[in-house]
Amino acid sequence: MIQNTLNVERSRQLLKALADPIRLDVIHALAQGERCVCELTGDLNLSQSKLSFHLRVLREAGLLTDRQSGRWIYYRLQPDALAALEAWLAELRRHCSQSAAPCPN
Amino acid sequence: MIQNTLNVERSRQLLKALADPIRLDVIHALAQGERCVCELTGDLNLSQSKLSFHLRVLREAGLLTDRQSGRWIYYRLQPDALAALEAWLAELRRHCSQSAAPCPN
DNA sequence: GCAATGCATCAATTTATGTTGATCCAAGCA
DNA sequence: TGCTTGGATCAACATAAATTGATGCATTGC
Repeated sequence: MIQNTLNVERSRQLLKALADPIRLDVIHALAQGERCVCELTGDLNLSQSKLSFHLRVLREAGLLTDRQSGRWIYYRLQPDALAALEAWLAELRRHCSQSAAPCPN
Repeated sequence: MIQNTLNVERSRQLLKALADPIRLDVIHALAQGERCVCELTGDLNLSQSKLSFHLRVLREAGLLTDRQSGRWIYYRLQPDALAALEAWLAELRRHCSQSAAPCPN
């Protein structure tokens, strides 16, 4: 399901979620597929609560989803969220490119 | 001149710069064309130093450029920066969409 | 039922970002 | 030259976000 345009709030939330090096690492780690939290702590060498904090930010922004299986929780990417942000950016740029000529003074 | 792909640092800088309501207001205000700082303070109803702070963030991220004319300083958008960020996002998404199937357990 | 494991969450602290008012500097006008 | 105006910058403060270690809660294995 593709959202056409995000509202400003959601876009800012996505931008902020992505503007962090640890969270980008998480995203790259998940690019290879679903992973449980304990695998991620190992791969990324992060403390459990620190990772949990960043996973929450990403999840609340809509960039990740999680599912529980037994006592593990698996996280996976939601690439739609990236697509939606891209669309929002494109829209913003379209709006901006009308930019008038410089003032003559 | 179009940059093909940004490095992670610059991308994060752009994401962070955009993830702020005041700075998005500034961008929208400039979408209508070049404006000097004093016009912007009026349009956006911001204190001079506050606006100056946010202009600097946007400028350092490459989203704005400025030029001086007499005692005014005019700011304008640099839509290339948005395009570059879009491209970077698209690349990231491409990378993420290979996402493997969920683990069977 | 009891112990262990995986993870979320919380309170306390640290660090990063934003805000305010003051000061400074350059440009133009008298 | 002195006065005013536009804007950057700085230091002090306020607020928000990240980190840490502790605690709690399911789930599973014994």
